[in-house]
Amino acid sequence: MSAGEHPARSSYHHGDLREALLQAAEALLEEAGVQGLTLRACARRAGVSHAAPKHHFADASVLLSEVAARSFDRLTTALREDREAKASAEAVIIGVFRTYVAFARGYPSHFRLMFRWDAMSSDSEVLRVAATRTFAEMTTSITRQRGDSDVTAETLTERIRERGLQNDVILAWSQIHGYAQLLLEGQFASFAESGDSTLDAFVERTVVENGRRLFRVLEESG
Amino acid sequence: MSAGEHPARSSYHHGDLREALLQAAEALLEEAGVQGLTLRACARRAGVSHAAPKHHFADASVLLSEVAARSFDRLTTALREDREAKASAEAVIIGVFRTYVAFARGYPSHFRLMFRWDAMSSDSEVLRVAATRTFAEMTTSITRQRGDSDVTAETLTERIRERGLQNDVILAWSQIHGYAQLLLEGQFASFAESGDSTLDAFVERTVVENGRRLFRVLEESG
DNA sequence: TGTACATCAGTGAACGCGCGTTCACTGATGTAC
DNA sequence: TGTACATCAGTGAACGCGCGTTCACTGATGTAC
Repeated sequence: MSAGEHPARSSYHHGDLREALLQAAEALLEEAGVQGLTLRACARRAGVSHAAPKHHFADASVLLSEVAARSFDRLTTALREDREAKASAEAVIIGVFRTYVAFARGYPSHFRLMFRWDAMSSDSEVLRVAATRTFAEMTTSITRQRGDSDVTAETLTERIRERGLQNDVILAWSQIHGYAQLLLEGQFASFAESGDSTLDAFVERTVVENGRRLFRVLEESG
Repeated sequence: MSAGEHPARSSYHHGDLREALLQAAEALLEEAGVQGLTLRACARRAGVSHAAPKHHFADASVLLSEVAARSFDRLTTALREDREAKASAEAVIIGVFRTYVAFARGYPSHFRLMFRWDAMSSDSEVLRVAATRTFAEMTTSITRQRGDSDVTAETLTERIRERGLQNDVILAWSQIHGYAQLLLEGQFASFAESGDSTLDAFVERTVVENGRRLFRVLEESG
């Protein structure tokens, strides 16, 4: 009940079906992936008739957009908290790397969804805003500029370009994202097996080593 | 007819339905993505009854595995040809970057499929071999070691580990793959719009710049 | 304080869709003799 | 060289499935008076 699953309703109306559907969608996403997330499945999980979701979400893609937006928010928060806890610039970079990868490993289906714009509603404002916030937070760590969480994507990229930091951002983001993606799809499996005792150990070691190298590259250019 | 689409057969039997289905699958993949690739759709496109594919592919995931294997082969060839045409070590690294990204842009759905192991048959030997070949080819360029195209994934990673090149490979692959992935999902759109005249120009510029930086990082450690 | 009514979230039956699967069949090909 | 037969790729009708969508409905809530 605490997670809002199959609540034994006393009333005809649900109370907060919209929220219940979002929670059902998050659970389904991790259990069955994007494929398994249908409006009917969400309705079942929320303990409601299959036509009910139409009153809150026109489409599965709209629901997915909101789920992805929440995921971006969660990642943004994790990144900011880690950054604020770090003293040195190098520790911040390694921290971004570690946090990003930990998020991908902790919520693999959410992570995959966040970069599958084809599966989501293209004109979702909440999603656009949430993604931009994550991007702004990463930029803050990478470029060591003061963050501005309510900036639009356009002014943010314009600001980055003016200060000649475009390549730093692209390079850092590419490296971190690529690592997370390849790790998630099991491409590093043979590496991990041939050396470290556990996958956790492999990840921690390579994240720190590559994070250090990334930091040095960013230093050189700055 | 040249692409094997809707051939007006004279005979009751197709002749080479297996090949025709693979070509239909490749075309459908780029047109409709992984979602749109069903056995029935492939049969339709090959001009054959919907039950016919069962004689060649037990499952859509098996068909997808073979398509992905072909994609890996195509990428491997492109990477090798580019490498053999380059003189300097730096040109080779930039070439890998450019070729990898060009492939992702040229065949976006194929590229996405190649890293979606959940959609494919997990025990496909052709796929495993093809993916390892691509990986070996990239390793050759990144580490400047002589390539061995028929090595297994296990011995390849073991060899890399022994020579202390694991981090170079992980770093380079992560950066290149991450760039391709983020570019494909439109994450660099605002960057490209705010500066360069065309997306092609943006890609070429940033690939060269980041390729140079990647080369320098690899130099330092070696 | 009570009554009438509008509103709207949730119901459940019905429909059409495309999918994978099954199965008796048909027709082409190759092989044994 | 010809005939009988096994083999197997491809057919087409049928089935069940889960999905999204529609629609007349039901029941709870809030508001006007």
